[in-house]
Amino acid sequence: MQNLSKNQQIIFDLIDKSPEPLKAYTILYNVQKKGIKAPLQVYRALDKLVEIGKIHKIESRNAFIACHNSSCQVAKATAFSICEICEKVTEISSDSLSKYLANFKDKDGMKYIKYNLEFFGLCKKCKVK
Amino acid sequence: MQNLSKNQQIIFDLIDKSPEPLKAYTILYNVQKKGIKAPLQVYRALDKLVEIGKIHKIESRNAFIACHNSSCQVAKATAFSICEICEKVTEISSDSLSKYLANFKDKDGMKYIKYNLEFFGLCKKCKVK
DNA sequence: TTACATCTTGTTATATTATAACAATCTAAA
DNA sequence: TTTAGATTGTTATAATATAACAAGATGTAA
Ligand SMILES: [Zn+2]
Ligand SMILES: [Zn+2]
Ligand SMILES: [Zn+2]
Ligand SMILES: [Zn+2]
Repeated sequence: MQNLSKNQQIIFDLIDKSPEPLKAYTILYNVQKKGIKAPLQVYRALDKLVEIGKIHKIESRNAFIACHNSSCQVAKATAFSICEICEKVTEISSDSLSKYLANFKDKDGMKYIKYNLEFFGLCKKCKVK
Repeated sequence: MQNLSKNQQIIFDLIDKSPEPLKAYTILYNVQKKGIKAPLQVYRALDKLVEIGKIHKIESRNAFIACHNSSCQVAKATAFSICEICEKVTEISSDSLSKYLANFKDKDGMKYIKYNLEFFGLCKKCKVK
């Protein structure tokens, strides 16, 4: 597990301490005081962080969240729940789910080690309102 | 099941006969001869078609594919396989999978009737190469 | 230590994807 | 026939992401 470069570390720290997924240009705005001035600098760091599994992209939201499966061996097999009201996103770590999906075979018998699953619904808070 | 409007029909027909997911601006380019000239006309039709379940958005690709689960009751519960080489996308219709996901409960016991799952791997053709 | 490859950064410009705002027109039901 | 809702047309702009090129940093292996 290599160390992060300067920009990667700055951007990871920001995402990691955020309670919600961050969008690329929100990140850019928040790191400009640290010398990161251009979109590409942000996207390059994001690409790398996704690649090594430190963060995940929430595809349906174009936003990025730190991995909280501390030992997310399977950076490429991700599952999230997304609240459609408050937009709270939670990474799901369920052995049962990940085993089921890792073993899933399609009609042709194909298996897929990589997947992304996004569940949508209402979080506890929004449900009671 | 209401009928489609003119623009919706034009755009659905294009997507439906396409062997691959289409992007919004590809669609725009292909329907300009039919009088649809602006991005917003395309996006409005796409929004509606997604809403009524005639097409699905492949979130990781920003592309749209016609629903081929002819009786896709659950327009909001979708699963696809995506080839990482040739980008072939196939909608998965598996009772087992949809039941499993529809019944999945997270740590808080929450169930989610809506989800999107994207599997990544190599299709048969690309695998043998 | 040097030479080499690789990764990382900086910078400007541009491409791609998507929505805002406003006005007109069509459609179907009361 | 009126009226509410859906659909269309149009221009402008916002939001997301990459291309292309140059320079600097880093780590290996001779
Ligand atoms: Zn993770
Ligand atoms: Zn919520
Ligand atoms: Zn479908
Ligand atoms: Zn393929």
